[in-house]
Amino acid sequence: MTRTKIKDLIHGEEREVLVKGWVKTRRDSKGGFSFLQINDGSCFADIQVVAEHSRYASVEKQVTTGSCVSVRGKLVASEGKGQSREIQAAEIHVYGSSPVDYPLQKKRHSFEFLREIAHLRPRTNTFGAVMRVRNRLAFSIHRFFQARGFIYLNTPIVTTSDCEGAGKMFQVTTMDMSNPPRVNGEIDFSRDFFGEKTFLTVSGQLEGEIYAMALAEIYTFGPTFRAENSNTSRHLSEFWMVEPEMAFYDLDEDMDLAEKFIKFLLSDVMEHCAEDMEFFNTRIDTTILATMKNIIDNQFERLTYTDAIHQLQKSPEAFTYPVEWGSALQAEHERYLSEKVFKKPIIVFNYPEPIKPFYMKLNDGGETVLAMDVLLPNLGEIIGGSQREENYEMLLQRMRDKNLNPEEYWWYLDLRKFGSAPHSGFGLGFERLVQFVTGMGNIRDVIPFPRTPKHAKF
RNA sequence: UCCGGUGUGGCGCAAUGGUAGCGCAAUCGGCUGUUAACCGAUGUGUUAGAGGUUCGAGUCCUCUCACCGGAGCCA
Repeated sequence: MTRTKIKDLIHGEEREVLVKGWVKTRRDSKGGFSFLQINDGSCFADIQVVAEHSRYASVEKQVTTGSCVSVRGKLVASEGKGQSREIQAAEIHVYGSSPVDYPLQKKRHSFEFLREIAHLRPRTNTFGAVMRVRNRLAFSIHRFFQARGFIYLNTPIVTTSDCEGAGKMFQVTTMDMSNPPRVNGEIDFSRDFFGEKTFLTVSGQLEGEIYAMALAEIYTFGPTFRAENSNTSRHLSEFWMVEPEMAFYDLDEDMDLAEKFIKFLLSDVMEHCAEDMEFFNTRIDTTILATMKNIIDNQFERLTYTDAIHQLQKSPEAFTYPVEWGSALQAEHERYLSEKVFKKPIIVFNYPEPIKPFYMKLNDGGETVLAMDVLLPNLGEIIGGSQREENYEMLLQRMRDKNLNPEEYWWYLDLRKFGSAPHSGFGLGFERLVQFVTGMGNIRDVIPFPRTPKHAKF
């Protein structure tokens, strides 16, 4: 008999079934039977198994919280409340029992504790739901871009290029750190594996632009590494980033795409993960469904950086950081605008040139660049993007102004030399998206194995 | 990295400088078509680590480590 997933029988017709999964709880009745809650990860719900003692007396001691079992029996309408179907067990086989020191006993556990047992936490309700939603979002990202003819591009993970301004990098080396080869006292990287200094990527954008200048519309979706000593609930050292890059898009079209993208992802996950979302709305954040609906139904507020500064300056709010044209918007400023003034996602664009990287296109006048940030209430920045500078001379000048060596970016400049085109793109932090959708407070709880400063366990 | 906080049975938390307790979980028993089950009994500790003050330190002081919240950096 073949196994049926719980998802496929939870509302199914009466029949003989075989399920396999892990025991969440067991409630014994002295009426001569036990109730087992079995979960196999296929959906949020458990299936209740009613097991007559006579049917499983030989393995009864092994059927404990956390154990893995297979159950053959009849799927029937449940006599009890709380579920429509249950299985009357005919036969129970124990794949692996679970001793009393199983850490996930049937009680509440803090997320901090669960992080210490990252190998077992996927068996909890919350992490099962988080990972199903994460999976659906990843799939939705591909659906969104594939439907529009974007090409999925894999940019390199090991790189020599520093996407300027994107943060400190992890160095990659095979050299003996206790005794590296040296020339004149300096470490000789020409004898390292790649013959030069290499790093883990902090962004696939520059390489993405290469392929956008041939395939027109591409997107990357891959791991990204930042060696910043960031200790917050919104930062990871290793995270996943989505970076579309589009030839012939100006900043307006870039913002249009970003807005459509977010809305599509939210409605897709609400449609396909309804049960998991219901759980988040009940147990994690009671406003999450209303918030998502609000975002899907309303236009994002678009305002220039200059307008944002005006809004902040005329506000009665007492900010810790001063508001003045030319300095970066602080988290408190962004929160005020998205949570208090507009109460919905906002897109701030046209930032002052000095606070943004060299590759962003200058506006007429040269004061500002065609950059945009999508800011979500309660989360902050989820997308950062820009129209790229496509003029060779302008780009060269900006690199010099920012003390970058044009020789190191020769191929990036070549794109402007040979068949240059206006183009735009943005980056979306995948875990921040999952965090926003699930309402989870800490980004370490929306990725299977979080990497943060001082922590690379599991 | 900065500011603030926390670190005590498996987990969540108490304890004026003076005998370390409670809840959950677990184990055993009772009861029950149960479902955050219920009732009773039982066991559970180098109080994060190192040093110091004191007759006496979970509590006060110094340092280290870890974690949490906020900030910065960003996605």
